[in-house]
Amino acid sequence: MDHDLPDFDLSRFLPYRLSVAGDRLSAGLARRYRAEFGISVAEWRVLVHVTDAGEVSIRDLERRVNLEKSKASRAATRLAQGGYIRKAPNPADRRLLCLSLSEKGHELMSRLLPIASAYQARLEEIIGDRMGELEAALEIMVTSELD
Amino acid sequence: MDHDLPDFDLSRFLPYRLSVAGDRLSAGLARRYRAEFGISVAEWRVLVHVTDAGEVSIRDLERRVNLEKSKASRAATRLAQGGYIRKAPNPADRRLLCLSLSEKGHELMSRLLPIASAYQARLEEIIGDRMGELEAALEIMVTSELD
DNA sequence: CAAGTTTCGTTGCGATTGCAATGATGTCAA
DNA sequence: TTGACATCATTGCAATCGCAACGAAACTTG
Repeated sequence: MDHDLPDFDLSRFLPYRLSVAGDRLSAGLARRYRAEFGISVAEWRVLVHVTDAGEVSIRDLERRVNLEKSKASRAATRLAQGGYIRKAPNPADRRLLCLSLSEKGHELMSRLLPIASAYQARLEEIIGDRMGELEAALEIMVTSELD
Repeated sequence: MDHDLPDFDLSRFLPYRLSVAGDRLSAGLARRYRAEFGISVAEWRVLVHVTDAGEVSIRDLERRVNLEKSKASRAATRLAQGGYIRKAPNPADRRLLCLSLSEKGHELMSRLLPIASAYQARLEEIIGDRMGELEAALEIMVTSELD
């Protein structure tokens, strides 16, 4: 061969590192939510947004909690089938859906939220005073133009 | 209803933030690799590891670049079909595979690596002096016991 | 009001995923 | 040496994925 390739260290490559760290952080909680409550990550995001926004559409979910619309649609369908949310057309604009938390969903969230909060607290404890810079860096990564 | 749910801010929830940031960082590069070279993220990881480790097995890939073994196996199969890597049994232990970069793979990497390096440089520039703390935080997240 | 355009949610479909099962090979202890 | 156990890669399968296509509803413009 003519000449060698430039050195490249995947373990320092930011897209890779973020992906690995993200998967790891999600994995533990996701497994538990799945095993104990039968809830997926997508469903969890829908629940959180419905819980604090009240009445939301699929489009809201896509924009606010980063769920591709077909994924949001299917997660909402599953949650409605499980009785955790209600699914109604928005009377003011019948293209839109109006998702809202049911009593059963409220109950579920009263169990899910403390677990998530405790997990977050644990992460903050582990990360310590690097948290500020970490959040700043994450903020930059999701808001900057990348290409 | 009896009482309200505790406040919970998904946009500050670390598993969520990492996931969103990671997806975003990967997306741009992944799209380009896919469109210009027909290479997926899994295939990219295999190529990088084969490039700098020389002769690797599926198990190596699983451990070193975080690829679940069936994913690694299928990525390797596609790369071999494309002629980018060679796939041979390891003579010293015939359970193991011995993947190595072909000439065509070498050529491909000579085009892929500069793009990745430039992307990394751009990210480091954007993140600036927060980089040190960011890396420290990422390191902690992937090494700490979480549950 | 009518025709064309945009927005929204769902669904079809091929591709990908993760997990468990399998078969092949190696290791180890008796 | 043999039989039990461990390790490795592949594959079958059901579930999930993302994208494009679609129909319904709501704007826009003339």
